[in-house]
Amino acid sequence: MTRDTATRRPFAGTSTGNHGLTRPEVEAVLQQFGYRATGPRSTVIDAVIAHRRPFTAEQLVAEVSGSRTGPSIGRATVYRTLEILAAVDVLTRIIQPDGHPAYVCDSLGHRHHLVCSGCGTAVAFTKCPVDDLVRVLTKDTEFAIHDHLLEVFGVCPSCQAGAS
Amino acid sequence: MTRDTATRRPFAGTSTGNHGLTRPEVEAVLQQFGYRATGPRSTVIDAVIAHRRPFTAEQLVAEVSGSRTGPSIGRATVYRTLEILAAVDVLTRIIQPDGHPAYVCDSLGHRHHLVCSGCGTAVAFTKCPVDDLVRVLTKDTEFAIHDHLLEVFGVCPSCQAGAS
DNA sequence: GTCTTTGCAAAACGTTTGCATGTGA
DNA sequence: TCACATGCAAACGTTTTGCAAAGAC
Repeated sequence: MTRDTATRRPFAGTSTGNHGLTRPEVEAVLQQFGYRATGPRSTVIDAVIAHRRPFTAEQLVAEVSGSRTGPSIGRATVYRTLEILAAVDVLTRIIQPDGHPAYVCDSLGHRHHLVCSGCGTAVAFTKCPVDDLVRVLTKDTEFAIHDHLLEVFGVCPSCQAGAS
Repeated sequence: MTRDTATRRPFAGTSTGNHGLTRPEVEAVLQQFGYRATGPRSTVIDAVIAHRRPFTAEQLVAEVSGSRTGPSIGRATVYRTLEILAAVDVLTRIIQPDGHPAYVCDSLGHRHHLVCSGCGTAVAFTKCPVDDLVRVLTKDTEFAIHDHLLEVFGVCPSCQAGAS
């Protein structure tokens, strides 16, 4: 994603804490990055920040297009908006255990997620053990390492209790 | 994947080194797990072990169905065979940076991959820094952690040289 | 006024499934 | 013999694209 207007600086420490991200805040971020504030985007943002757990693009489509709160929003718009929100780091795109992508709305800075296989609850954590590994791999392989993907899957306490 | 015949014991240390896996070896593994040795499977296995880099299911389909070496093999067969090979640990299914799944043919035991964003070359490594993290997360969150996904992406030396 | 964004519908994409036929043990 | 495996084609769910109309700045 490359655009030539505006700040283009990632979200950084400018915002409030982990969750409790508000729509105006997100819209401000979008504007910083040169994206326009539109009605459909607001609706998508509202839906996004209402989620405390990972959600798929199709879930959001269902939520905002069956919407009682206004005109129905096109599938394409939802996909495009999610892509933008991920690009500006309001969302993180993760891969679920089943291989399907999902989005989580608590990513400020470098985070990973511990995802419950039962109910989908995601716990974000910042402790990233990959840095040391990257150093070793860089030295051993001479790759220029630029990214990594780390997700941890388990069963959360309440799902453990629920399952006999 | 659950079957009730035969050994059902993962590949373990029974085989030759990392790469250089041969078709008879792979077929032996399949038979250990109760799968039959068939012509189409042999063709798929040949194609699989010829790869030293991650490949997608569709790539393999193209290779074996445009085959000059015999009858064309159905898409479904390729997908089913890859799934089986992954289940018996001859292949590892990884997620590429673009989110698409791919398979790598060097996985014996617990491995991760350093994948080149330029050419797709994959280097396997066994050093897994996640164990400590799992201990910490288990204690902090009380999740029953059962799995994780770790992949590292970079640019390999020859792609670094190639790109001006 | 201009350029972005939208909604719709259609297409593309990768993958899975149903089923009649073929084949290995 | 008979369960397993195959090929085909159709179905599937997700994501992307083309385009004319609407909207933000």
